[in-house]
Amino acid sequence: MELNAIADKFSELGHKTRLTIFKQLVKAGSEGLPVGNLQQTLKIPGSTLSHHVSRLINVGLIKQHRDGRTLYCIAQYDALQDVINFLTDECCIDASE
Amino acid sequence: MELNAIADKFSELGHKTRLTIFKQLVKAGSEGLPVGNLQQTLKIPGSTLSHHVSRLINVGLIKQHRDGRTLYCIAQYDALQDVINFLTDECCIDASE
DNA sequence: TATTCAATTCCACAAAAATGGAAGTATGGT
DNA sequence: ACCATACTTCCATTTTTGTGGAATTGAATA
Repeated sequence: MELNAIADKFSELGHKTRLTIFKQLVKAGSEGLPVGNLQQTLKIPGSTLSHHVSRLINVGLIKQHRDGRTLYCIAQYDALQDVINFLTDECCIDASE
Repeated sequence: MELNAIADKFSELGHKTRLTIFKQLVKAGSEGLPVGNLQQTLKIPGSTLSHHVSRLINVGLIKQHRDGRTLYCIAQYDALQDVINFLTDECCIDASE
């Protein structure tokens, strides 16, 4: 994965609110969580939350799908794995060196 | 490690120039690299580079030590490990769930 | 079809980050 | 003491983020 794409993911995870959102979504599993549910725990205005969510979507860390009136947010594990892989593979020195 | 401290690290890694710096320093190993050496490969003004380096220092991702006129930057592996641990432990769901 | 619910987009403003020239600091050499 | 080297800090400016009220969209229900 390209350096810019990784940097963008780090950048979006580098905000307390967004990191909290992402952490919760990862814990929630493949079902994801409704935006409203996130709002209840975070206690921030809807528009602010929506901005943060859309940023996470932009870099591919989460996705949304609608079920009736409810929009579910789902963590994208492959994107998370890309970040982990970057840190362990490209960034870390291996023990033999 | 506290969420804020992790978010700060992500935030600083979330910039192309800083991520490049950090990646190079990790590859360089415990010897580290002089600031001037980073500047040669990055080709950016010294003041700009210095700002980026000091931000990485602020969040504990790198350290500096002087040898004569030369300031060496050294990646802090424990800080890197904190980030990796966060992603794998706190953030990732485990297979049993 | 009017209303409510769930969430987003529009808009505007405040705060923080990024950038780099110029001046300053620390160290070593002559 | 003076000059060069290796960086940093100061200062100012531009750009990007963050924030949230108000208006809007999409979908269900009376």
